[in-house]
Amino acid sequence: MSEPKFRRYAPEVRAGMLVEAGMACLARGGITAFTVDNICREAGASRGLITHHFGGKDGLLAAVYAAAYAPMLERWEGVGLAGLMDRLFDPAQFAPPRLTAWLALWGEIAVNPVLQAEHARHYAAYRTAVAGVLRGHAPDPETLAGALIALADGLWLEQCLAPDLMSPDRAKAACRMLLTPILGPF
Amino acid sequence: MSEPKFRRYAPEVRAGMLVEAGMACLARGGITAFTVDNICREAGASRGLITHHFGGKDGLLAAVYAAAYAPMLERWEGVGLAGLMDRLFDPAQFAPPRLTAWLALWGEIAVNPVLQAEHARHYAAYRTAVAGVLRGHAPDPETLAGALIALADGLWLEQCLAPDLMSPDRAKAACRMLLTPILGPF
DNA sequence: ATTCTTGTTGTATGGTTGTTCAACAGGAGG
DNA sequence: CCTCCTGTTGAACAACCATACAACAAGAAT
Repeated sequence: MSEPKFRRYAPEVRAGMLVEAGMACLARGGITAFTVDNICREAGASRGLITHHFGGKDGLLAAVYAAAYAPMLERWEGVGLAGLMDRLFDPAQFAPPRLTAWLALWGEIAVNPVLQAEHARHYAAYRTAVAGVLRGHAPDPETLAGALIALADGLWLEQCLAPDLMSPDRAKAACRMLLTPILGPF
Repeated sequence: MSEPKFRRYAPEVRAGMLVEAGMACLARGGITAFTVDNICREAGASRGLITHHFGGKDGLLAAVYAAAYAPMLERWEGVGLAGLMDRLFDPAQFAPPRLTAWLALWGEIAVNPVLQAEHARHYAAYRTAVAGVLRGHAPDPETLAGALIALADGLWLEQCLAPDLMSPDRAKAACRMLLTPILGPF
């Protein structure tokens, strides 16, 4: 008869909902829009929940960052050069809203020591994975991995800030232009 | 006898002081630290001045952005390939604090329409300048300019977020590694 | 010395922020 | 049906935010 006033979720489920809501806020309005009010409204929950599940806003931000990085660290087995390009420019991963969220996160990493430590770990793992794909195709896979990741980040940055001048296809082409002389055709 | 309570400056001078203070706050704490209180304390002025000189905080932010871009758009006459590298990785321009400020600005551009428009203009000019240097050395200078700027941005991003793994020298080396096969030795 | 222009101050205001915490209620286990 | 655990709520709080604006004073002109 009477509607329940709220629904109870398992802690991990609710935590996931809040992380997703936080990411959405980040994507919509940058770090400025990453507020308790916005996030809880987005998640359809009440203000107290962020503190309850993450100990505070910073805890949620760290969780959001980890969640953003997670898909980039999985499933690297058997990936070749072509697959690497697909991953670097995966439209699902790097669609504009998600990119905006990344930009906001970058801006915070530079300033927040907790995020900085977390970033160092994740980035090192990511770079190792990329270098692993490159191994055997280039003389210095480690350096090349760093350069390649930088190139991909920069291209996505361009697309995010000036969408008229950069697109996923153009980014891929630019990337190929720089890589083919070193790696050969792929 | 009695000390003057404040000093008067010409509007452009005071505006410059506020812009510099704003940049310092951005560098120290990201966009979160870009507050009227912080900026005015940094500039040694009172709260009312930002509104008075820039019409509000957003006006100051736009001015800070323009000021950050300005040195990148000047003095491009007679710059060659080696000079281009020096400019892309100029330590004065891309020292860590300034990079942090850039990260914060990027995060706002993605979200603030006014900054976005300003960025489109400045970035196009910057890219044209870089392409001008590249003209004659590569088949498609426009595309290469985009890729090169992206690479430089990405490398500086890496240095900013994970200083242990990237340095200006290493960045320059990585850049050369990708460029030499296309441009020849320089 | 006096006047006048104008850059500067600082309080007042209304809104938003993150966190706390006691009361509440969903819903599984009995 | 009842009990109890625990996820959830929302008001209360103090701190902070950007802006407006009337009073103020620096310093050039006279």
